[in-house]
Amino acid sequence: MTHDAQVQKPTQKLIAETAGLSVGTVSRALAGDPKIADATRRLVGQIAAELGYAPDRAAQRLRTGKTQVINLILPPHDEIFGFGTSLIRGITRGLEDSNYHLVVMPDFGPDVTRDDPGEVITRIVKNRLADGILFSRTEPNDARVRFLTETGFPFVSHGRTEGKHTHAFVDYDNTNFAYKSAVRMIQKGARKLSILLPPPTLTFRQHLLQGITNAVREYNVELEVFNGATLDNSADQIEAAIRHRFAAPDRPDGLVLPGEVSGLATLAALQDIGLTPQKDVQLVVKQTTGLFDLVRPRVDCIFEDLPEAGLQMARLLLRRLRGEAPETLHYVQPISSANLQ
Amino acid sequence: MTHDAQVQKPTQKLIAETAGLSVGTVSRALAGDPKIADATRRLVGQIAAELGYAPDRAAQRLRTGKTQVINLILPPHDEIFGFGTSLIRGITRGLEDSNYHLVVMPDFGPDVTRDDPGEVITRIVKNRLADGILFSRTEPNDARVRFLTETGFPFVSHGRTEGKHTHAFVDYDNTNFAYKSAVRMIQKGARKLSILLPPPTLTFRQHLLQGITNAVREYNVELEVFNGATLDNSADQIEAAIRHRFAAPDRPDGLVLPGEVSGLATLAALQDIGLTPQKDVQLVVKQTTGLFDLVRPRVDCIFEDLPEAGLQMARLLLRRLRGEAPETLHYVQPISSANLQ
DNA sequence: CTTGATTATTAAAACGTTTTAAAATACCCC
DNA sequence: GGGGTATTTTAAAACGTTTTAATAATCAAG
Repeated sequence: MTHDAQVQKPTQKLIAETAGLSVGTVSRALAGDPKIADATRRLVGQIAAELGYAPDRAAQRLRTGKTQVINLILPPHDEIFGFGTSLIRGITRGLEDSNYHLVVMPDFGPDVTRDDPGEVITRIVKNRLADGILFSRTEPNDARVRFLTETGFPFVSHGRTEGKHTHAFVDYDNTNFAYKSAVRMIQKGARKLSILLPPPTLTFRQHLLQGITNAVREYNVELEVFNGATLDNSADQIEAAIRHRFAAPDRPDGLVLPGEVSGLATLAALQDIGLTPQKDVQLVVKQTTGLFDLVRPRVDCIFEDLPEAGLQMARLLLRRLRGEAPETLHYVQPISSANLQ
Repeated sequence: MTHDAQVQKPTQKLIAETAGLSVGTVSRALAGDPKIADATRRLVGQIAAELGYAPDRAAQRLRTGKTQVINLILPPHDEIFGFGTSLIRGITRGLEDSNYHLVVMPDFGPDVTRDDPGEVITRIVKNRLADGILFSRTEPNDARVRFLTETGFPFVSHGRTEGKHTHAFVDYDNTNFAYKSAVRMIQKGARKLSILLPPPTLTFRQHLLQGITNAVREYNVELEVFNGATLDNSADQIEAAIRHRFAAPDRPDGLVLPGEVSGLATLAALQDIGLTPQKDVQLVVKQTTGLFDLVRPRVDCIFEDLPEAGLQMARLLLRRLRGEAPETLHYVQPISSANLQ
C-alpha cells in the first residue's frame, strides 16, 4: 500500500475521476462535442494534457470499427532502386498529421495479377484489417481495382486503368515523358527511335507507346518497339538483349529507357560493343533517384518524383476516407525538372 | 426480415451459437487449450474454418494488451539507394508467418540522436503502440538503446553499440569489409590508402577504421582518412571533395567507399579530373544492390545483403518477443560474395 | 451408492472506448 | 412560481476477445 503507486496508464476513466465527471462526458469533451459546456471541455482538455492521456487505439478500433490503418501492398516484383522506399517516405509524410498508421503488406502471391485481386487484398477487406489500401502497377482491367470498387473499399492506385476512371489514382505522365524524350532525341539527330517497355499487362505501357508514337508521327521518323526484353527483366537480360539488337547493322539511333536499371544496363551494353552513348545512340533515361547525375558518360534524363507521388496518394486516400467521391480524386504528375543537356 | 441476411462478421459468439457451446469454450478451443476435450476442439476448429473466422485484432489487443505490431523507425536521413525497402522486404519476409504487422514510422525529429531517444520511440513505448521496435544507424552510446533497454522494451537494432552487448542487434561485418578491401587494393599495388567514413557519431565508423587500420599495419602501407566529406553528405558534396583531394599531388592511390552513392560520386569525380579508376586509383565499393555490376568502368565491389539483414532482424525480434534474453540475440553478417576481379 | 478428485464447460468480468436513451439541470416566458 | 424548452450530464450497453472463478459432468475408489 505504501508502494510507489504503480504508474497507471492514463485513461478516460482516470480523467473522469479526477474531474468528477462521467466517462461519457469526458469522451465527448475530448471529441469536441458541442453539446458539452465550454468550461467542462476546457477542464477535461487540461487534465488530459497533464496526465499525458492518449486514446487507446485498440479500444477505439473495437468500438468504432475503424482501424486507423492504411495498408500499402508491396508487389512481389523485384525492386526497382528505391521505388518502394521513396513511395513510402512520401506516404508517411502525407500521413504525418493524420493519425493513420501505415502497415506494409508484401504480396508474396502468385506472380501475375490474374482475375482475382489476390489473397492479401481479399483478406484485408474481408477481415477489415485496414481502412484503406494503396498499391501500384495497375493493369488496364485491374482485378484489384474492380474488386475494391465493387466492395466500396477506399483505395488509391499508383497507375491508371482503362476507360472511365471511377476510382482514385495517382499516376505519372508517361505519355508526355515518352513524347518529350522522343522529341529530344530527334532534335539531336535520331531518325530511328526505339523504346524499352514494361510487360504488356501494365497500363503504362500503353501510355509510353502513345507518347512516342505521337512524336514519331509528328516528326515523321521511324519507330521500332524494343522487344528483346521488358522493363521487368533482370539487368543481365536487358543488357544481353540490348547488346544483341544494337550489334546488328540496322540498329536504332535513339532509345527511350523508362527506368534506372535499364538505363545502366543499356549503357554497359553499348559500351561493351563499342558504341558511344549520346553519339552513336541517343538515350533518354527516366530516373527516380539522383543516380544519373553521377553516371559518366552523361546521358539525358527526366526525373520522376516518387516521394511526391506517395504524398499525393496519401492525401487522396485521406480525402477518400473523409467521404469524397473517388471520381474526383485524380492526380497525374506532370513531368518536371527535365535534365536534358 | 425477408431481406438477405446481412452477412455478419464471423465471431466467436457465432461459432459458439452454431456449436451450442459458450464463448469461453470456443476461445479456449481456438487457442488449443488442453483443458478442452479433443472432440470439441475439433468441432470448433471446423466450424471456424467453415465460417471463415478470423480473430478480431482490436479485441485481442484490447484484452491482452499485446498490439501484434512491430514498428520500424525510418531515419530522417536521406535515403541510400533502396536501403529502407531492402530492409523492409527482408523484415516482412521474416514476419510472414507470424501474425505481427509491420508499421513504418518515419522519424521526422531533430537531425542528430542526442541524449534522448526521440519523440517517436518515446511515444511508441509510452502509449504501447507496438510490441517491438526496429531501427538502424546506431551510435556507440545510443540513446535509443539505453532507453529501450532500461524500460525493457523489446527491440533489435541494425548496428552495434559500444561495450558489452546486452541488447539484440544485427550488424554487417564492416571491420572485415574494410580489411578485405584494403588488402585487395594493396595486392593491386596501392601504397597509400584512404577511406570515406560515416559521421563520427555512428558506431560503424569505428569498425571500418579498425578494419583498414589492421590491414595497413599488417602490410606496412600508409593510411589517410578521407575527411573532405562523410558518407552522409550529398553526392555533390562528395564529388567535389574527392575532386579536390585527388587533384592534389600527394593523393592516395587506393580508396574504400562503403556505399553506392559515394562510389558513383567518386567515379564521376575521378573521371572529371582525368584519373582512371582501378589504374591511377584503386577502388573498392560496398554495394547493396546490383548497381555496380552495370557500372563502367568496372570497379571492385563487395556486397551487403540488406534483405537478409532485415530477415534476421525480424527473426531475432520474434525470439525476443517469445521471451529469449537479448544477450543471446546477436547476428553479425559475414561479408559474402565479394565481387573482386 | 456416496465421496472426493479429475476433467470439461460455463457465466461473468474486464480491457477502454463511443453512443443511445434517459435523466438532471438551467433557462425563459408568461 | 409553474410549465415548457433548451442545455448539459449521466448511466448503461456494446464492440470481440481472454481469463478467473465457479459449476457441471465424469470417473475411481471405498
